[in-house]
Formats: sequence, C-alpha cells, structure tokens
Amino acid sequence: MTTTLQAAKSSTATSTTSRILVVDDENSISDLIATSLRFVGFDVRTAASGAEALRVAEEFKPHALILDVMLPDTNGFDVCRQLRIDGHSVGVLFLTAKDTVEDKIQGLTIGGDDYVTKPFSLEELVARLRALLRRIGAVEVDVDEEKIRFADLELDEATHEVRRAGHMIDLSPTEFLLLRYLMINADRVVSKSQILDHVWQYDFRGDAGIVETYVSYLRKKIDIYEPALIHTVRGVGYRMRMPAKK
Amino acid sequence: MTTTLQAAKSSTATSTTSRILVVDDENSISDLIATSLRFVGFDVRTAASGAEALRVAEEFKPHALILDVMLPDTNGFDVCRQLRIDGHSVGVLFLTAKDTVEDKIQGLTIGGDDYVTKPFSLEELVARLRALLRRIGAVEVDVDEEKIRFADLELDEATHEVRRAGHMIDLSPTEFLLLRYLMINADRVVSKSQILDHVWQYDFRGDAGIVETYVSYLRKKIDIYEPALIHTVRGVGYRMRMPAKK
DNA sequence: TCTTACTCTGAGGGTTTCCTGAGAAAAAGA
DNA sequence: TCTTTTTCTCAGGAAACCCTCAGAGTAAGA
Repeated sequence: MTTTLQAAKSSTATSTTSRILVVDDENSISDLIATSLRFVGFDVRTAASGAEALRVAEEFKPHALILDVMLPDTNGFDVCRQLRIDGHSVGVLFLTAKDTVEDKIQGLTIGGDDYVTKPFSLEELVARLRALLRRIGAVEVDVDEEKIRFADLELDEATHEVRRAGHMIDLSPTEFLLLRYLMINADRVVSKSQILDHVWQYDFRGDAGIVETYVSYLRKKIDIYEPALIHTVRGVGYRMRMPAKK
Repeated sequence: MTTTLQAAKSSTATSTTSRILVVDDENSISDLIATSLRFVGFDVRTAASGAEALRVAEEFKPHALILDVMLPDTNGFDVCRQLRIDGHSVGVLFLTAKDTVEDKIQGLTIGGDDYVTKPFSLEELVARLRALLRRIGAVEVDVDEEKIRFADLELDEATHEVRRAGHMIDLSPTEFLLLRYLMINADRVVSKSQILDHVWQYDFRGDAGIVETYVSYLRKKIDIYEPALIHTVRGVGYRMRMPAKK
C-alpha cells in the first residue's frame, strides 16, 4: 500500500473527517484552498466575510478555521475572538499578507494557532493545518506520527529533519517541501506542473524548469547514497521509487 | 477520421456509466472527443460555451468535464469555479494550447484535476480522463488497479511501468501509448490508421508507415521473449494475441 | 549594515525520442 | 517461379527533453 493523495482520502474517511472552514474574501483563494483540502479528505466549507463565517460556523462546527486576517467587514482576529466567546473550541490558521507586522500576529495567536503568509504553497498550507489539528487534538490524523518514510529516507515534519540511512541531511525550505511531496506520492509519477502547483507558491509565474533545478539540488543531497531514489520518467515527470528489479 | 468499434469492450461492463461533459467551441474537437469517449463507453454531452456548459451541467450532472480554457464567452477557470460553487463535485480535465502552458496554466493540477495540451492523442486523453475519474473517486472503473494485463505482459498506468514475465521494460512515451492501445484492444485487429488516429496527435500529417516503425521498436523490446504477442494481419493491421493453438 | 543562505533564470551540452527514407525480407498472386 | 505488394528494419538528422552550472537578485540572520 502506497501513501498517496487518494490513500489519504480513504483513510481519513474511516475515522471522523475533520471539518474545516475557509474564510477569505477572494474567491480564487478560498476556492483553491477548498479544492485542495477536499481532495486530501477534509470536509470543507467556505465563507467570504466575518459575518458569514460566524453564521456558517454556528451550524458547521468546524474543527479548524483557515482565516484571512484582512476581511471586508472585520478582521480575522475579531472573528476568532467572537467564535471563542461563543464557546467554539477551534484551531485557527491565519492567512496574512507578507508585510503584516509579525509581532501583531504572534501576540494574537493563542494556543495551538498558527499563521501562514500569502502567497503560500499548498503543500505548506496542508502541512501546517495537519500540524495544527494534531496539536489541538482534533479527531483527524491516522497513525501519522509526524514522520514520512520511504526506503531508508526519513522526513520528520515536526522537527523538519531529514535523514537518509541515519545521516542528517540539511535542506532548504523549498527542497524540504519538494522532497515531502515526492515522498507522499512515492511510487507514483508526478508531473512537473503538479509539483509546481503544490510545492511552489500559488502566484509563481516562472517556468517548470525550476523543478528540474530543484530536483537536481535534491539529488545531490539525497541520492549521493545508494540506491538513487528519485527517478526521471522522461516526458512525464518524476517518481520516487526503489530501483527497478530487472 | 476512422473511428473504432472495438475499444468499447474495455470499460462497458461497468455498473454506472460515467457522465462526461465536453466543452470546446471548436466543433471538430468536441465531436472528435465525444465520439471517442462514447465508443469507450462513456455517456457524453457537449457544450460550445461557458454559459451552455453551466446550463447543461445543471441537468446532466457530469462526473467530469473536459474543458477548453479558451472559450468564447468566459475562460475555463471561471466555469469550473462556478460549477463548484453550485455544489457539483466534478473533476476537470483542462485543454490548453501548447503555448498557453507555462503561463496561464498555474493551479490546474490541484485537487484531482489535470490538463492536456492541444494537440493531443486520443489515447492519452482517455488515459488521463480515466486516471482523473479514479482519483476523484467517481463511479466508473472496474476493479482496475491501474494495471492492464495481457498474458505475461503488465502495464501500469500510474507508475508508467511495463513488465513482461516480471522483467522491467523501458519504453518511450510513444511506445508506451502504442502498447497500451494494443493491449486494450487485445485479441482484436486494429488497422494502422486506427492506431494513427488514437496514438498519434490528431494533427499528425505523416504517413502510416510510422506505425510499422514503432511496432518494430516495440517488438524488439517486448517480443524478444517467447511467445511473440504482436502479430501482423497482412493487409489489415496488427493484433495482440497469444499464439494460435494448433 | 554586512554576510550568508536561498531562490530563480538562462544557457550549454548531453541524451533520448521522433520521424523520414530506403533497402531487405516476406507474403500473395499470377 | 516470378512479380507485385506489403511489411520490416535500420540509419541518421532534427527536435525535444533533461541536467547542471554560474550568476543575479532577494530575503534572512548576525
């Protein structure tokens, strides 16, 4: 059984599926997030304003919110405060613009909350959301002990550490996300555009060649050990796998 | 353009037939696709504009869309967003021009979605559509675990691996599509023009001799094992089959 | 501020794949 | 058997694809 995107879907469906409410006034953003989260197995609703968010939360009872700090009617913090006054115990993942002052956010995030700056990459968003749900002890999460393994590779989401055959490997943030994506989809071919869509920020306008470059970086850090795990499937994409038996 | 009768076999025996809505303003394209999909057992409707697509989707309730990104009234993305807002859970296979890629194509592979560039080959389109339906968990699909088998030949769509009698065989993309087509139509004779129409891009203007060449390549990779599986039916075409028992 | 790390672009170069054309081989028919 | 038609195979050039590297730009940390 391979760990794949759809595997995630079916396995989470067994226990209680986590309910996520996405609040953002830009439709393209909330749509992007909602589609992604649904695909990895969450139960998702969206709202475009603070008022609507409160209304939907009332009956949807989400386990977590993904909440834009800048909303047309109020700001995300007030929505969050209001929700908690109303007695909901939800985790919140704030979305903020890059230039928002950091202290302001940190002061306002409490408990297990977290924040992600726009523009983000979907991989990162989902990883953060999962971590958040784990912290607040929401129902989700299979046996996930925050580690992804493939062959003698081990990637720890909590500590951001990567090891191969016991050796610590130092990766840049992008390299880390890329490796993570490849490992999650181990044994399956992923195209360069899939990688681009999931690992890079959603507003990245460059060409898919960047993926080649980063795969090259990764190989130099990971596949200096035998056997090579990252394989090129010409004309299709990349695939992480154990070497072919012949 | 020669259209085939034979491929219908491969998926018809399924319980619920998947409904596919094809949206493209060029009639020649949507007809081509629709005809092809019908033959392989899908229930197909077409629409020539975004507005019409929404209208048809309303009552047809498709499992998936094949959607040109360039439409006369809107673009494919808005159609897609609108549909999802309306609560349809559909997979989308976008069609894009070759030169659109790298530019406007960001975000197309989130969720289960995928895209194919024009001009495409029908084999490829159908393969991608199937993969998409599988990912989004639509009704179709026999127990297919993404593998096609014939005799001791095994072709895995997800990993792009081909084995004969357990030996890994390395194929180029075109070889892969050709083998796939032959296997899907195992035991049936397919003509060179059928092969050309399905495996090569629809705008290919070369001569059918290329098929002979590629059959030759395939034989050298696959039929070096006994018994030979690819047989020539002189004056008609090719046929994949176990050797005649005498 | 200065330094370091990271990200991205673009070009060079190697490799694979695609396709054409032509001659050899095989089958069909006279 | 001889001729014609069809098919097979191979060689080679063009194009596409992929890898790698150097360097510029940018962000992060000291």
